Amino acid sequence: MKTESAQAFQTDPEAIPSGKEYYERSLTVALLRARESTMRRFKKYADQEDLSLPQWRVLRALADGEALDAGTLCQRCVILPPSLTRILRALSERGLIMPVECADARRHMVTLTDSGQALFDKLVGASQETRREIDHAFGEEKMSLLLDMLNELRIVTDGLPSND
Amino acid sequence: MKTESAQAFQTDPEAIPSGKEYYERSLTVALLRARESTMRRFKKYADQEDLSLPQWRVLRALADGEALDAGTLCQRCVILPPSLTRILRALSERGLIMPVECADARRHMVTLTDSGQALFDKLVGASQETRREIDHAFGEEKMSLLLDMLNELRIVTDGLPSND
DNA sequence: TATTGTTATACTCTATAACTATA
DNA sequence: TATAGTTATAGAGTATAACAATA
Repeated sequence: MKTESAQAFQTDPEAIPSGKEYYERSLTVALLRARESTMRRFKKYADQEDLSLPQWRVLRALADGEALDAGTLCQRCVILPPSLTRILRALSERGLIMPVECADARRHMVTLTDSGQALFDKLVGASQETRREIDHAFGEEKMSLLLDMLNELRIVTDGLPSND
Repeated sequence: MKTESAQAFQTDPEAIPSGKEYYERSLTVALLRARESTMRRFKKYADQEDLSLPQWRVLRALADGEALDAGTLCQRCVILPPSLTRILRALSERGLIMPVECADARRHMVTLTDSGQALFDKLVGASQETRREIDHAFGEEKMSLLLDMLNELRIVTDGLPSND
């Protein structure tokens, strides 16, 4: 049923699908709603450690031990520069990250401290069971396919000519 | 490559994948980044009409002409009740929505005005070309599959037992 | 002169609790 | 007594422009 609606949308691009059908086939709305449903199950783990979700994303982005600069963190974590400045200050004051020298002194590079790595490990461990529940309910193979498609969609979309 | 990493994650659930691998396989991050990349291309259409993205979602949710109550709009549009109150007031002041009487007087039901429907049609028309570009670059069949998977993920996740 | 990041500022959304009206 | 929504309030993120430091 849904697929047929989508087909109609695709094969007749001049037709504007309306109402619930249109809403269900909206890409950005579907991404938002899927994120809301899944995020709700993980948020408590960040709450328990007094981390905002953007702060938690920054820790995760740094979790392989590689130092990253502010610009890269903004992109990977989907955070605007002014927000990231505040977030890095807060994480630094908690001793979770520390500055790393960089040849280009304009770049503000940071890496996890041992304490930050420990907090990351603790949070990942705590949230694993929830992730397994979702994987199991949705299907592990399908989840893997979904992640591949989401990453590919992002790369493909970012590669389109600018529409400014 | 990505798929192999995912397989390793799935077949050995006790192993905590670390660093970039972990970050790329995070479901909520992948959803956020995919949304950011695609949304960026649509945002200008809402901006042109001085609509915030949540306001635009409300118009879209109402676009089949069916009146909806505030609670339903909160769920479908992923907006908290206090935000929705302000949004409905703003849309009402612009003459885009109007109240609809309801047997249960506690329920605040609204529907699009003709002006609201006209604005919806205008915005959908304006954004269609961008949507087609993304569909074409990503693949129409794959896009349809992705939308089905996103909606299914949401339904499956909402159906899991509460983890409060 | 261009780039990186911070600061300043205003606005919106998030989130929780308390309150009102209705059932 | 329970439910739907609004109001109140504090906090965090969004967004833009202006600024500082470095390349």
